[in-house]
Amino acid sequence: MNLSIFLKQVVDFSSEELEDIVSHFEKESVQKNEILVREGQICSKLYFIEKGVGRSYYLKEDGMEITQWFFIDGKIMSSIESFFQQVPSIYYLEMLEDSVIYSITRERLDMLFARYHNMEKFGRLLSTEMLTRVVNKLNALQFQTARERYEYMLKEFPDISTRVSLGFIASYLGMTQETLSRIRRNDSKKS
Amino acid sequence: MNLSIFLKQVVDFSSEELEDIVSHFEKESVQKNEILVREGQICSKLYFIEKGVGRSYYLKEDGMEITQWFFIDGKIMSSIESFFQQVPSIYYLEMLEDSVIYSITRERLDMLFARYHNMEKFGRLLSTEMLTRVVNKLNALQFQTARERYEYMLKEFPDISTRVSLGFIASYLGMTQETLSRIRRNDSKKS
DNA sequence: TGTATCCTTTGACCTATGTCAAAAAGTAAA
DNA sequence: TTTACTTTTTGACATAGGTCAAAGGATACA
Repeated sequence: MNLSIFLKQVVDFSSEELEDIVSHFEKESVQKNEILVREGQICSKLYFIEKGVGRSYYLKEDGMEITQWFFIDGKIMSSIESFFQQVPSIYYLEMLEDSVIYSITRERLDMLFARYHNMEKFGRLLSTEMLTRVVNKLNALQFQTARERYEYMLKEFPDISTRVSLGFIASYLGMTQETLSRIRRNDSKKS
Repeated sequence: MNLSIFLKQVVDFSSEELEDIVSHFEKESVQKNEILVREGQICSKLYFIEKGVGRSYYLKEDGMEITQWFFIDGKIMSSIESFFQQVPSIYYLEMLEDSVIYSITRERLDMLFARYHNMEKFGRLLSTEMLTRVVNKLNALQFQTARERYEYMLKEFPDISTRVSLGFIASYLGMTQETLSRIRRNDSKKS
């Protein structure tokens, strides 16, 4: 999905607003496995994914990677807390496919927030939407079995399971890859 | 904490803005165990808690109550998704102490969002803050032991453990009350 | 001051899921 | 097509935390 269509879909920007806003984004092509932000860095940009998939993850003390979120095309990607509170990121941001993304810096975004009331609204709507998505995941993790959590993820990210490796999905769901593998085996038996 | 101090702390409103905004809230006194919103209702108000504590919870199919979030004095309380997307709430909102709260309807809030750019900013900042808090909980639930989850909660809600019953905290943390009780026993042995 | 109600703790036992290790399958590169 | 590497599956076993049941403690109220 195209950036201005995405923007327009959230808030009814005027053509002039839209043009100005889009002009502050920069197009970037990034390759599979490229890392946009590392742990400890302050995430200075917000990304819109035109094409591709990314994830955020962090490292446990034992070095294990825990996937925190998947970001798919047509959505915003960032290390949210780091970007908005300007604190060091606890996450890595990594692209999992060759991707086309649009980035905007915090300074430019703040400028747009100040310039356009509509842009502020866009920011508000975006974060409430993200909030409800995160809360959905929270519900899945709080009191559901491994299989129910997997079902939640199929709803939230319908096509992700064919695009990224099983280990990433397993850690996203708070389970081991062995467990996820066994869940899938049982599913395929039934069908 | 007082409502206008709270507002001013988040965004630098002018005195006139502040006065107008505060005038659209209504003060309510509610008793312990009173339910503000039930499952299936559309949550029509956003609340500011001046004094007291509340929680949101939902019912599992077997009737078990799962606490989703605690709301303490000096913070905003609502059934977020229901309020912002105007969909039926999957949560109950309940006060756990005799409380003093200020409420504002969705219509009035929308009007204030439209009237004041600063108010829109307030909404945005509030939801990004909430977002980071929810993400913190998510991290705790995703790959931590019961004891680590309990430690997370002591940080997030330092005094809640003395104010609400153990069963509520246990379900908030995605564990049974027996497990939480045993964790506390071990803690007290050590000290 | 007794009685009912609710909340917390404890014990015995069970199960879902984790851990570890190895085999199998898939993918890429030479 | 062979070799090397990565990802997924499988099996055997271990364990954190769940379940169920009962006993204690608190709290309220009549």
